[in-house]
Amino acid sequence: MSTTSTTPQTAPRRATITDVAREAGTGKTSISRYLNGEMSVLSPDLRARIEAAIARLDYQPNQMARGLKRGRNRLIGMLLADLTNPYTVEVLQGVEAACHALGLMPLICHAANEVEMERRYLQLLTTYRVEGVIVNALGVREETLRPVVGSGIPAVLVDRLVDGLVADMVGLDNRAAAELGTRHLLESGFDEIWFAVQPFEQVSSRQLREAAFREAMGAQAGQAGQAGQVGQGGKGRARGHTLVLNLADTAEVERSLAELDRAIDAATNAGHSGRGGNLANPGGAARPAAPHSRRIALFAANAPVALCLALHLKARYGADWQSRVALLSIDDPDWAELTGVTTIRQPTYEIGYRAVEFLHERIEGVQTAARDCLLPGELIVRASTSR
Amino acid sequence: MSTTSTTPQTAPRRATITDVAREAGTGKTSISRYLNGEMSVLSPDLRARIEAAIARLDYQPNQMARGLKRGRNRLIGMLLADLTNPYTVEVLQGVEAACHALGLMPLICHAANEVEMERRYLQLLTTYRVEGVIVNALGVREETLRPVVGSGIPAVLVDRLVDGLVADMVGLDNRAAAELGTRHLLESGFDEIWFAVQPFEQVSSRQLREAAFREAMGAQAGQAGQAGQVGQGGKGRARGHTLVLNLADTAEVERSLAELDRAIDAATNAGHSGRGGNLANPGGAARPAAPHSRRIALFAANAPVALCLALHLKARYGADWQSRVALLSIDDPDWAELTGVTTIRQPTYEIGYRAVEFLHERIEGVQTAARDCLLPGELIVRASTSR
DNA sequence: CTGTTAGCGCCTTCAA
DNA sequence: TTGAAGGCGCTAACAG
Repeated sequence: MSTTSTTPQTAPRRATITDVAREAGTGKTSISRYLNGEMSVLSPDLRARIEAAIARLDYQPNQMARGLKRGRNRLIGMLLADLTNPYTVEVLQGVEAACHALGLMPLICHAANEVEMERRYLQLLTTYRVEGVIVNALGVREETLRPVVGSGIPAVLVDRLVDGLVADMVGLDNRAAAELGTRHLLESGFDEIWFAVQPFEQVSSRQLREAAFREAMGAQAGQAGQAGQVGQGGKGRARGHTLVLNLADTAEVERSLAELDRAIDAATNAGHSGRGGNLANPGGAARPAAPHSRRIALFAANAPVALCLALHLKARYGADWQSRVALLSIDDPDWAELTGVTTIRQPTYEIGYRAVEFLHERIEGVQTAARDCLLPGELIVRASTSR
Repeated sequence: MSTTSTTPQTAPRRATITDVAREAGTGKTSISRYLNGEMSVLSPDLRARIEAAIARLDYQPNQMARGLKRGRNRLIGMLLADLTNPYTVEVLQGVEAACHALGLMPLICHAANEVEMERRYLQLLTTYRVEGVIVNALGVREETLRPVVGSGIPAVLVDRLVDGLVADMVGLDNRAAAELGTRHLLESGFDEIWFAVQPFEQVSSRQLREAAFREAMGAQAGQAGQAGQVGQGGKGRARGHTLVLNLADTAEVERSLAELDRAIDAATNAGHSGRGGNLANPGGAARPAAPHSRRIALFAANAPVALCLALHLKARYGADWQSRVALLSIDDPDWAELTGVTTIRQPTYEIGYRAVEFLHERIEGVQTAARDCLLPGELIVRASTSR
């Protein structure tokens, strides 16, 4: 397996269409025609000679040159806000597949959560004359997209909208998903639900999820008679809270989590005194919350938030943290199954695939009004929320 | 936040260098010079006019055209075997960063574990005249890389070698890492260690890890007197096994896991009767293995394998599976911290970064013999292997 | 300092 | 059926 034989090769300069023409004893035009599949206009003889010449020279047409000439290079840009989020990677798979199927070549750009990067990449893509871009935007101002959209390059948005920009967009049906999750939690009899989400003023998907959560919490009265009494499990109306977790700022996160801790301790009648709460449970055996405490559940707006919560809870309450708090998350990272966390899986692959299809249509000149494609999430109930 | 105002734009045709020249009342050459930073040869006046013209026309040079002319387009290919593996994504981050720093633009290609895809992408990259490629190879035959390397395009390998190909490569110091892990397990007093790895005949990194594991197991006698007696913890010599897990084939995986189950049951004196073993422990309370049983540990060659093992064990022995078996994994996925699994973290970001640096040097013409850059892994001990 | 002249590799009329 | 000529947007000698 070690690197052994050397690889002696000719290598100097790639053959060009001119070389092939000479080798085949004909003109460049015929070669070009051959390359473009205009076989009907080539005598069997010439065609054979061309074929041979191409093989002999190991010729491969230069996409750049073709692109320069015909004005389309089959390149599309794909701008990703955060590759660290499993969601992103999954969408990417769908994008790759669709591109492959449609003869497109995706230029992947990773903004790594930096608005400045995003701006630069967009500008760079423009420079490569991509035929279109798929954007999982970070910056939400239309202005950032101006260089590309302003140039008439079609764009399709993924997961979130961009303020002031009219464009196709494909993503999760956030309202339905958040409602689905909230309902599940209510029906499972939780008395207190915390919706944890990253700062959401700027990101439409987060905003929609949060709003739908609050709405669903508000609607529970309608389902179970009048407010204050006879909830799902015969208890009263469940309480809902929104917890903002700015993952980019550790200090802020600390503060938010502290607030959550207080709530959990209160609901759980345990009175943990700050840190090291898990030391209070040395036996290691599972100890369910006290019988008369309120059942509390966390609803994470996405996987990164869920992970942050889980890590914190584990650190605070020990490996058995799930006996104290239930966790439901939008997104279905691979560790969800492992830890028994309930999730709402997004059809990520399809989202990516559809995005490329939309873009392709636009590139081909489709002029219809901006379209929205909202795909449903799938609730996957696991131990965390079912006893 | 909803899409509101429309975005009226000129859009028709991008301005070209000729347009700018006309607008600035000068020739194309001066514009070109300006674009290439040859400011010293431009009168302040002309320069100002050019600047203005460029701004007015919102001109952006066409990279394709430049590339065509000067023979270099700043594009490099990045071929990924499997984006599903967190390792890959992490390496990608380093690659992106380095590219950005060096003014390169990475074309990301995802082979999705299909050799045919890999072949096609390689050929496609060639067609776009990338200046170099970074390859996390799937197919290990040099022949696959022939179209690119044969064309004199520099390549650098990541994580694994390609049989018969001489090229720079950067990755983990596999021997050291596997040895580090094995030693840790031995020192922690495990009596039986299973090294789980995907089929490794074809992948150099897996092969090296497995070999180093066996070697380290063999070496324990030297550390603790003679074979058979006085092991690390006063017990006898620990036994080592290799378990091949072909993740691409569910049936095969089932079979391998069954073998593992038998071993665990035996070592653990539990005599689980096949499936549903977890039902035998209904109380839900943690029940450590019987006092006189042998302590058994699993050493996963990478994160996907570790996840497969963990999921299986959890399904079979319940949430408390870690009290029966310890798990150590090369790679440090985000769920490791959450589940308390011990890991050996690879310097993934740096691997990606170094790969690009190597490639860049080659592109710039460096001719030295093929280099290997082996970076060390970092052992992160967690609950799984420490009581 | 500045402009003119050739192409880079390919496609596309337009004639033959 | 075939080929010659011109040009895509840009750079790189050469003159002025």
